[in-house]
Parts: sequence; C-alpha cells; structure tokens
Amino acid sequence: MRLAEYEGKPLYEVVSDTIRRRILDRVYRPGMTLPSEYQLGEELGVSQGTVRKALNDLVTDRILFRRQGLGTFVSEQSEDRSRCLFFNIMQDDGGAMSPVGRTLTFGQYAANAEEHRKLGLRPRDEVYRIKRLRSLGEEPILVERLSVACSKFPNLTRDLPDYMYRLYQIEYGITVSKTQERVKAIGVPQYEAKLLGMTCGEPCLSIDRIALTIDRQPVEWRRSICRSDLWHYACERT
Amino acid sequence: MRLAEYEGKPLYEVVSDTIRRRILDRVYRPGMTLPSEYQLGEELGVSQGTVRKALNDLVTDRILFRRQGLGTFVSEQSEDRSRCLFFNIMQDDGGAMSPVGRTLTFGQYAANAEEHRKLGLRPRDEVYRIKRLRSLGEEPILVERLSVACSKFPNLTRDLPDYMYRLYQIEYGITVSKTQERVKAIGVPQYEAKLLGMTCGEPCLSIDRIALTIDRQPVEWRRSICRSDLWHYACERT
DNA sequence: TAGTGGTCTAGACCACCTT
DNA sequence: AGGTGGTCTAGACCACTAG
Repeated sequence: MRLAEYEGKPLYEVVSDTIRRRILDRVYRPGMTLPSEYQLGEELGVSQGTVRKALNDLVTDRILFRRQGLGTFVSEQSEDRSRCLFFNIMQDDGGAMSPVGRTLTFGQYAANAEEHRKLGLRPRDEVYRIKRLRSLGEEPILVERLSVACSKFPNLTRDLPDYMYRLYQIEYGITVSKTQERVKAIGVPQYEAKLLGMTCGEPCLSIDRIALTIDRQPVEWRRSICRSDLWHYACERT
Repeated sequence: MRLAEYEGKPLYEVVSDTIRRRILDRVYRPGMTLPSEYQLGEELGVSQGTVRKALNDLVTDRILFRRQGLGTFVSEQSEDRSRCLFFNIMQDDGGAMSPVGRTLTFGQYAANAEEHRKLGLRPRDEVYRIKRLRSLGEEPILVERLSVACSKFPNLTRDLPDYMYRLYQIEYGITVSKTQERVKAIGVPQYEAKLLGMTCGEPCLSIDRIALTIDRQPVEWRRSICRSDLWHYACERT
C-alpha cells in the first residue's frame, strides 16, 4: 500500500493516522512491538525519517512508547498510568495514594438527559450506573458515581477492578487517552456524608470527569465526592 | 563558538541549552526574532536539522514559538497566555472569564515559615504580601493572597496589573513557565465571606499555587479563596 | 553479532510572508 | 524575489539490547 492519496496533509500525518487507525482496528494491539522504522517506511513508501516523525508524534500523545535497542510498542493502560494520570487526589503530606474501591450499587438504566449530553448517546440508549466507595486502609476517601453506555461495554458486571481504564482496554479494546475534569466545592450530601464519616454539609470536593478515547469520543462520565480535610486535588501546568 | 565541549549530551541538547541560557541572560529577549535555523547552525557549528530539533524542543516547552515564513520568536507572557494557562477558573456555563483585580492590602514583611518553605528563601529574607479581590463586573469571585521575595522584585508597588506574570517578565526579566496547584474545599473564612458576599462557612475552593521560572525556581506563592457556586476549577489531562 | 532506536548531516523542494 | 520555517529524503554512525 503506497500513500498516493495525499489530501493536502503532510506525509508524516498520513503515516501517523494510518498507525492510529491500525491501533483502533486492533491490527496493532496494546503491548505489541511495531515493525521497525525502516520496515514501516518501506511498506508505506516513505523514508525512515518521515516514519520517525510520525512515531514521535504518537509517542508524544502516549499512544506509543519506545525503548532504544528494542523497538516501538503500543502503550498499555498500566495500573500505574491509570493511577498517576487519572487519579489526581493526593495526600496533603505529599504521598501518592492507591485507594481500593468497593462497589456499592450497580445497575442498568435508561440514560437521563445529563448522561445523553455528556456521553453523546443516541435516543433510547441505556447506561450502566456504578456507585463505589474508595478507601485507603480503613479510611474512606471518596464516593464515585460512574456512567457508561451499555452498547460500548456489553455485559459489564458489578465485579470491577480498582482502575477501570485497563479493563476498558483489555476487555473492550477502548483506550482512554484524555480526561476533562471540573472541580467544585460543595457541602457533602447526606448519603456521601454517612459513607465518608463526615457531617452533612461539611465542605468537600466534587470532581466531574469525562474520559475520552484516542479519537476524542466520550466513553465514561464520573462524578466523585471527595473528602478534602487531609486530601487535595493536584494540577500542574506548563 | 564551536560546540566541541560535548559532556556526553546529544548535540541538540547542547544547542537548546545554549539558547535557553541566552534567553535567561536576556541576549534574546521576549518578542525578539531569533537568527534563522541556518544562521544558528553555522554559528554553533551544527547542521540546520540539529538546530531544528533543538528549537522544536523549546517550542514544546513554550519558550519559543514559530511562524512559518516569518521566523522563530521568544515567547512573551501575553495577557492571553497568563489568563488561559494560569487562570483555571471557568464559569459553569463554559464561558471563559477575565476578572479584574483590586488591591486590598499591600505590604513588606519578614517572611514566615511557610513562605520560606514554598519560595525557597534564605534566612531574614523579606516578602511583599498582596491581597486582592477579583470580580467579573459587579460580581466578586475570589480573594487572592500573594507572596513574592522582595529581593527578586525590588520596589514593587501596590498599583498592580490584573495579570502579574507579564509584569514579572517585562519589569524584572523573570518568566513564569510552570505552575503547581493544590485545590481543596474549605468553609469560607469570615474575612473572605464578607468580600465575596457569602455566608461564613459556606463551601468554597482554596487554590494554592507555586509559580516556577524556566529554570524551576519558585518565585511566587499564591492562595486564592474562590466562590464555587457558579464557577469551577477546570483541568485536562492527556 | 545483528537488529533496533537515537543522533546527525547535507541537500532538496515546498508554503508562507515581506518588500 | 528573497528569506523564513515546514517537509522529506538518503545515508551515516552511535548506543543499546538480545541471543
């Protein structure tokens, strides 16, 4: 396959789009080694330098990673990455945290208006709703409510891992590559107050998150109610 | 000047370090056009491709920017950048906001323990402390307390612009390139409650920020108390 | 030793902007 | 027209990893 179809795009974008497509089509799967830069260049009819630029762009997006002398690989949604990139709650003394989750409720429902809007659903789509409590040791930290489209995650069960993005990738071939969060301060509602050992109305963080795939489709909506006495939400910008 | 001194670093890093150094030394100043890739390559004894990689890395760090056909420029701390990158409060309906600030108090003090820790000060260093109220139209939104070392910002006055990072750059040659923030939910204290038109103890956001220069030195500590009824803190991750 | 990614070069042509 | 960055190539050598 030669890349004669140009579309005005630079060649390296055509190359990176091609590889992106192959990952979405699971031709290249998480953990797999890609062909070498020279092989890809020969196959696609471009030079190694052009392949290199395309691969580097995908590495920047964390879709691939490289190891010198070994090869170029499709990124996996490691637990570590799930935790570091998508769990932004930190202990005030600076320590990272790995809270374990316990499922409180699990069910299948007709999507409401907010779920339609946030997940971009079609009429009459259904969602799984999951409510979980996350704790560190005996200490409860946050309650999260999670909605996903049933059509995208068929046969989900209430027995769920602590970090869901790895499950989405391994079981459903859906890779979360970006999240958008909104953080507000609210008075803790009664239900969450009881679970978190707080008094109703005490200030807590409300974290509203949309998770997007590598082609920018929203796949999960999550709202967390989080204690804010010993924990905080962290963010760096450059 | 030829770059014979190698130090084990790749050439393009030696080149980007050289340019970084020249910006810190104000040989290249914000807004200035850099010599062309070929000129830099000739001056430093490397090829245009190597200069290109070095410049691209600095563009990624937002230290430079390019315009095709025009040249490569040293980034300025534009108001737009100050607002977009370092002001992460958004209206709930999605609109961006440009709140104007009014200085409430301004003074010079011996630094306390927390300021010493957060700003990396030396014994007996002094700080300017500034308290400001930011509003959108008639609507007060947040109160911020700001500390900077007097030694770094001599002769600062209480007459301050809305976006300080541009002032730091133009008047003091200090460029903020990174911020670290911690967000918590607290009950609004009495002083801020009065200014923000809230009732004491109502939930609000507390945003604690350290601003770092391009060589990673902390230069400003800021703590904002922000209404959270119609505004939220926004964060995207990839 | 052979294969991979990492760096570097030299030269070409294009797209864009100014004068 | 002339200069800039943007893309692309072909080829070289290095550093790292495996078997």
